[in-house]
Amino acid sequence: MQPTTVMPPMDELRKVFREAGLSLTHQRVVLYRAVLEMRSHPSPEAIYERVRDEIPSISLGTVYKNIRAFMDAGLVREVSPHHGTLRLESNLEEHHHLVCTRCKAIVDLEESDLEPVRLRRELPGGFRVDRYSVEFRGLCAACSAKPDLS
Amino acid sequence: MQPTTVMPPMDELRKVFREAGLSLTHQRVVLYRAVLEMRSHPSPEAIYERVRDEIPSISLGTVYKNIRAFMDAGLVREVSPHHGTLRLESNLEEHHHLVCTRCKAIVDLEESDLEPVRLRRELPGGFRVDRYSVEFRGLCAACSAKPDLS
DNA sequence: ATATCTGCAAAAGTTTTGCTAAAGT
DNA sequence: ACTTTAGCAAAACTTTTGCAGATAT
Repeated sequence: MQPTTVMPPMDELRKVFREAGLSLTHQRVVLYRAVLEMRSHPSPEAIYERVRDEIPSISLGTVYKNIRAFMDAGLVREVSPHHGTLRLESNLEEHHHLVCTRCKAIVDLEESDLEPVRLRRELPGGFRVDRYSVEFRGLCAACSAKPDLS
Repeated sequence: MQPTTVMPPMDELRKVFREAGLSLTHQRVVLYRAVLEMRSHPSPEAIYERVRDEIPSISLGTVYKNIRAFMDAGLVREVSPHHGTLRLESNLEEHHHLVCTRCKAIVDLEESDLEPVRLRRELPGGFRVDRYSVEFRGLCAACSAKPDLS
C-alpha cells in the first residue's frame, strides 16, 4: 500500500477544518473521512453511496457542496482538469499536454519534446498499457498575467 | 507549428468515411474538417459555434452524434478518459495515474516509481508549470480478461 | 429502394443554486 | 446571538435518445 493520507484524529480534523474556514459538522467529518479512505478516486455519487451507510439522511446536494468546499480549501483535488465538458483532439500521434488550469487551454507537446518516460518498477499486476502521456498543469502566459480575482 | 493532421482532400475524405462506415454528408464533412483545423482541443459547443458559420441550420444534436461517430471510428479522441463525472483524490503528493479506459478505475503510482520526466526543449512562451503527472492508459487485469462486447 | 442521417424535442445525467430550518461558533 | 450548513427542490448545463422527414448509397 502507498503511504498516502492517514486518517486524522478528531482534534487534528478540528484544526484542518478551522484553517480551511470550514465549520465542523458531522456530515463534513464523515464525508472527509470517506474521501480519505476511498483509494478509488471516487465520484460524488460513489461518495454519496458510501456515506449513506453512516448518515442515511444525507443529501446529494450536501455531498456536492462539501466536495466543492474541500477542493477550494485544497484538502482534495480533482483528478482531471477538464472534467465537465468533452474536449476533442485530432492529433493521433503520441504526444503530451500543457494545460492551463485557469482558462482550460490545452496545448500539444510533441513526443520528441520529452525524454522517454521510464518506469523503475513493474506496474501493478496485469495492467496492460496502451499508451501514456504527460500532462503539465499550470497557468498559460495570458492567465498568469491576469490577477486572480477568485 | 506541429506537423499534425493535414486537411484531407475530398476524395480522401470519401475513403476515410467509407472505411469508418460513415456516409458522406455535408454536415459530417464540415464537422470533421472543423475538428482537424481547430488546434484548441475544442468542446462540442465550440465546434458547434464554429460550424454554424458554414451551416447555420446545423443542430447541436448533430454535432454530438457525429463527434461520437468520429470517436467510435477512431478518427478523433477525447482528451480525458474521465470526463463526464468528477473524480476526486486525496493524495496530495506528486504522483502518477494508471487509468483503465474500460472501467475507469484509477490507480496511483508513486512519484518514485518513475524516472523523473525531462524536457528536451523550452516550453511554449511564458507557461508556468505547477506540476505534472503521467497518465498510463490501458486495461486493468479484470477488464482485459473480459471479452469486448462493444 | 434501402439504409443512414438531420433536426427537433424530450429525456437523462451531472452539478449548481436558492431557500428555510437546523446546527455550529 | 450570529454565522454557517443541511436538506430539499428547482434550475442550469452537458449529453443521449426517439422520431419523422430528408439525404446518401
